[in-house]
Amino acid sequence: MTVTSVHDPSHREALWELEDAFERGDLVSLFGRCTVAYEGRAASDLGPGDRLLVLKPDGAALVHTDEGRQPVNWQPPGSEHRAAVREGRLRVVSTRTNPAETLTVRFSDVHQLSGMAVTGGRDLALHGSEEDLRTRILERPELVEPGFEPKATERPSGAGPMDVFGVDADGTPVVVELKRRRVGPDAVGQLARYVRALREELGATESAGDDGDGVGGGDGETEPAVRGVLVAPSVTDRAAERLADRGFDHVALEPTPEE
Amino acid sequence: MTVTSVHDPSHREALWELEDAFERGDLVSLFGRCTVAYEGRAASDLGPGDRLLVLKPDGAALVHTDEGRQPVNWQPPGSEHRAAVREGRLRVVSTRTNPAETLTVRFSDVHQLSGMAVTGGRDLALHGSEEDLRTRILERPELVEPGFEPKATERPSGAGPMDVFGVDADGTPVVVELKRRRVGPDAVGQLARYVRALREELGATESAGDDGDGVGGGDGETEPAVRGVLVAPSVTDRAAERLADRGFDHVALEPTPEE
DNA sequence: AATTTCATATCGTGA
DNA sequence: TCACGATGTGAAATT
Repeated sequence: MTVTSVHDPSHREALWELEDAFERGDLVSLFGRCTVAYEGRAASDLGPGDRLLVLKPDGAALVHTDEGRQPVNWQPPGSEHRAAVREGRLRVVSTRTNPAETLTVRFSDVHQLSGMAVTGGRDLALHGSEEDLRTRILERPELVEPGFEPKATERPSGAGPMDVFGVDADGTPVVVELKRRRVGPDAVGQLARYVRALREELGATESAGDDGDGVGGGDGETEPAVRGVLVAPSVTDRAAERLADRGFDHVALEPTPEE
Repeated sequence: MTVTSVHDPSHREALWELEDAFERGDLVSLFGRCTVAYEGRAASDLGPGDRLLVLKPDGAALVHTDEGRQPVNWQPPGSEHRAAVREGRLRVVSTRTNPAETLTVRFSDVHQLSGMAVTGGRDLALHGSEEDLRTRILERPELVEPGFEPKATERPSGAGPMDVFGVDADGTPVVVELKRRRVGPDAVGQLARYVRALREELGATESAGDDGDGVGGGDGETEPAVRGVLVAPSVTDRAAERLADRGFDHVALEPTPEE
C-alpha cells in the first residue's frame, strides 16, 4: 500500500506513524491544533490554531492555515525533520544550517495524519515564459519593427548580458530588453544600463558621468548611436515617462500569440 | 467532529466527501495520482504522478510533489473550486477571473482525502523585518552616525516616499534607505533617485540632466547638499562601487541587535 | 559559495 | 482597481 493514514491518533501513535513515514521517505500531511515558532533569518511566533503541516522527504516543511497561497511558516528543502513526544504532546522540529534556522511545531491535538510514497511525474512543461518571448522575436524579428535584425542573445556588456542585441533598418545598434508581463520603471533602468554600457564600449569620447539620456541627436557631441527597445505586453505610466526621458521605444508584445 | 477522512475511496465517494468539505468550508488534503493542467498568465502541463492537492476555503489551491517549497502548480486565493466525476474519474477544477486562470486536476487514483474545519490562530508575530530596522534607527539614531537626527519617515518626494529623512551633525539633509538584508546595486539606484529628487526640490540651479554623482563639494557649483545613506547588513561588491560613485555612505546594521 | 535575474512570484499598502 | 515595493521571497543559471 502506498498510503498510510491514521484518524485521531494519540500523540504517541502519531509519533510512530511519523517516524515510519520519515523512514519510508513519504510525503506527509498532518492536521492538528498547534503552535508554531520560527527562528532564523527572522523570528516569529504563532499562537494555537488548527493547521495543516506538510513534511516532504527532501526536507521541506510547510505550515498552512485556511487562507493564502503562502504557508504561514515553512522550512526550505534541505532541512532535517525530527519528531518527538514531550510532556505527552507531539512536537515536530525542522532545522537547517547556512543559514541556521529552526521551525518548531507543538501539537495540542493531532486530528489526522497521512503519508504517501511519491513516484514519478515531476517534470512540468511551462509555456509563456520570457524564453518563449525571445524565441518568438528571433523567429519573427519584424514584430519588434520592420527591418530589425537580431545579432545575438545574451550578448555580454559591462552591465551584464543583454536579452537581445541587433541592428535596425539603418544599421544602428539596438538593445532589446524582454519582459513577459507589464513592467514598471525598474525595467527601464535595466535597459538604460545596457545602452549606456554599449555606448561606452562602442567608443564614448565625451559626456562622462551621466545616466543614459539616450538621444544621440544632431548636436555637437558624437555619442555612439545606440537605441533601446523595451518589449513587454504593456508598461506603467511611470515606466512610459522614463522611456520617453531616455528616448527609448516600447513594443507591445505578448510572450505567446493571442488566440 | 472537526475532521473527516476517507482512505482509498472510490472516485464517487471522493466526490461526495469533497463536496461536503466545500460546503463546510474545510481545509482539504487530497493524496492521489493525477495529471495537472494550468492555463492563465502562462500555461503548463504536468504528466501523471502522485501528488498532494490542498484546497482552501478561501479559494487557494496547491499541488505539491515530494520536492520543493513551492507547489508545482497552484491557484491563488479568490478562485472557485469545483469537483466532478467524468468518465468515472474525479476531476477538480479551480478557476478565477482577472486574470482568467484555470487549474485542472484529473485523478486516476484517489488514495486519501481529509478535511478539517479550521478555527483561530491566524495572527503571526514576525520580528526582524524592515519595519523593525526603522524602529531601531528611530530609537537609536546614533547607530546611523553620531549627530544624525531623524525628521520624518515615509517623507514624500518626486521619486516616492523615502524610508527615513533627517539631518546630520552639520545640518545637511540626509536620505536614508533601509534594507533588512544584503543588497545589490538596485538599492543604490533607488537611493540615488530619492537624493536626486530631493536636490531638485531643495532648489537645483544648474547641472541638469545628470543622475546623482553626489559630492556637493567645494567647486563652483551650488548643487544643494543632500547626503545618501544606505543602511543594510551588508552590500555586494557592485553595490559598493556604485555607492562610491555616487558619494553615498553605507552603514552596516542588522534589523535586530546581534545576540 | 556568491551574484544576478526570473517568477503563473505572492502579499500588503496606498492612491 | 492599479501601481509599487517588501519578502524569512524561492529557484535557476552563471561566475
